[in-house]
Amino acid sequence: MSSSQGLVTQPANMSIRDYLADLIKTGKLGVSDRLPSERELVEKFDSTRITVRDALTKLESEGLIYRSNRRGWFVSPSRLEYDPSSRVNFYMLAAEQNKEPATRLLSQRCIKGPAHVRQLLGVSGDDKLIELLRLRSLDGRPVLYETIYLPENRFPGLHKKHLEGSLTRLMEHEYDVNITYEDNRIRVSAVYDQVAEALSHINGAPCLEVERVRYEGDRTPIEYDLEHWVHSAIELRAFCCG
Amino acid sequence: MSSSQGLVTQPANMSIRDYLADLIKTGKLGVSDRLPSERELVEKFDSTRITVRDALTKLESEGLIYRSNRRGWFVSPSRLEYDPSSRVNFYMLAAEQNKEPATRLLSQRCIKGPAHVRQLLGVSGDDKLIELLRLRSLDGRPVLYETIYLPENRFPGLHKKHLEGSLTRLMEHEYDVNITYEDNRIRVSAVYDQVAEALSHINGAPCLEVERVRYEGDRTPIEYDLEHWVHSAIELRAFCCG
DNA sequence: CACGCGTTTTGGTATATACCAATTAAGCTG
DNA sequence: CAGCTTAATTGGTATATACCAAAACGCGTG
Repeated sequence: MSSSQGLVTQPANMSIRDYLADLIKTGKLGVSDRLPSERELVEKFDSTRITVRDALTKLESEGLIYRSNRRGWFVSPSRLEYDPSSRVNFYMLAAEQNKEPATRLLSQRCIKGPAHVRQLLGVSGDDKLIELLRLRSLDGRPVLYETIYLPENRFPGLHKKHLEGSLTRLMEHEYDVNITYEDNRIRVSAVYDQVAEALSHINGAPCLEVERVRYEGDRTPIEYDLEHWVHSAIELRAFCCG
Repeated sequence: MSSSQGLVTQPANMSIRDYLADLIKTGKLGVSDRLPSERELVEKFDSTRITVRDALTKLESEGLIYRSNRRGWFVSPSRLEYDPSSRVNFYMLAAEQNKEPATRLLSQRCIKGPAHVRQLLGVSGDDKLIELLRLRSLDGRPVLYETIYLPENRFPGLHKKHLEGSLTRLMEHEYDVNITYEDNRIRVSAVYDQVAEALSHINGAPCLEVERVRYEGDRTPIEYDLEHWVHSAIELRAFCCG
């Protein structure tokens, strides 16, 4: 009658996963809805929190749900499509995809900075780096933690500017920067400490990490950028022409 | 004397994580080395397997270690740098980075295939799709599970060809294909079932997923490709010119 | 020395329970 | 009804234990 291939019984963690995945895919749980509490799921499946959390972690890895630290688990909204090579900034991007963007400047310092960044940007001696930490949100949900380094001597008086908008725009208009080249490294990583906290995640939660170096004019490195994305919030898109 | 900022005591899971991360970063554990067994770590830290596994999972998310199903945890080798827009194939890429590549054809079928792929490739009626499942390895470690769909009528007799080498090369030489355009979607996801098994991973392990559509000539879609990468094995690289 | 066969070890999964800290909800008060 | 306090709920972390199946290991045999 039926196919004889596998799946006779499956482990409890997978059953719970499948149940929740089904709720989400059929729309019984809508976008941004909160999932039943872990203890409720334990009752429902006559299981334990460890098994329930195992199922939830799998769904988190898939990007179907996300957690807000100590507040609960929520259904992930659709991913933001982001093409690093396009010159569309965060606000335009969000608007195009019907999401409400917001940016918060977490800190702004003028420091020596990490050695590898100094080297990359060709900053030496007593010259300093400007460090900007920014948190960007979509529809009230933090999705991106940005760490930005700029050579101070190229951007005098930057600290007086409005730093919660598009940096590219600011650089172009106020400092005559013309970005000619950009190098992006994209990898899966994890968030810890301040980054995890800002994104409402726990230590060790997976993320999508983008490391970027931008160049102006004749390949002069001018900006170092480290982005930590809530992985379920984003999909990178790269078009290539032969 | 010292700075008063934080970290007075930290949870056990983080201590274990930090201890192992340190072993790896200082080189006391070399590339591809096996970590101490979970039970040994339990002894060493007078802790429990759940806590130890929590630490290991965090390190896995970071990409510092990977697991081989039921065999243990291993230190991750350096990531393969991969630029989708370059025309460098898997073998050349691996060779350039001093890694030993291998490809295994897992299955090859001529089927109707998923609706969304049929639509993308413009296949209708009784026309069929060729489905190729391939597993690619670096230095004996499986790192990539490929699911490829091609329109059968564009590639007659493909099943007789050698399908464990570069598909691009084969398409160019044997079928006069000239790829002119390519659309890549990159996201963090998770692996299950056959994919997880082939990659020696457990159900729900995180991965880097690349969904690709390739076009020939005047934007005729000709190939659909779904890649599941062991996330610690890869770093995508995208160069952009203003 | 290759091969087959038990034995041991290991990770994968699971139950039961507990305490803490942060968040949230409820209730009280001015 | 705004603002504060308190109680209940929730997720984060942790201990202790157990069983199973796959993998690794050791040993004896042909």
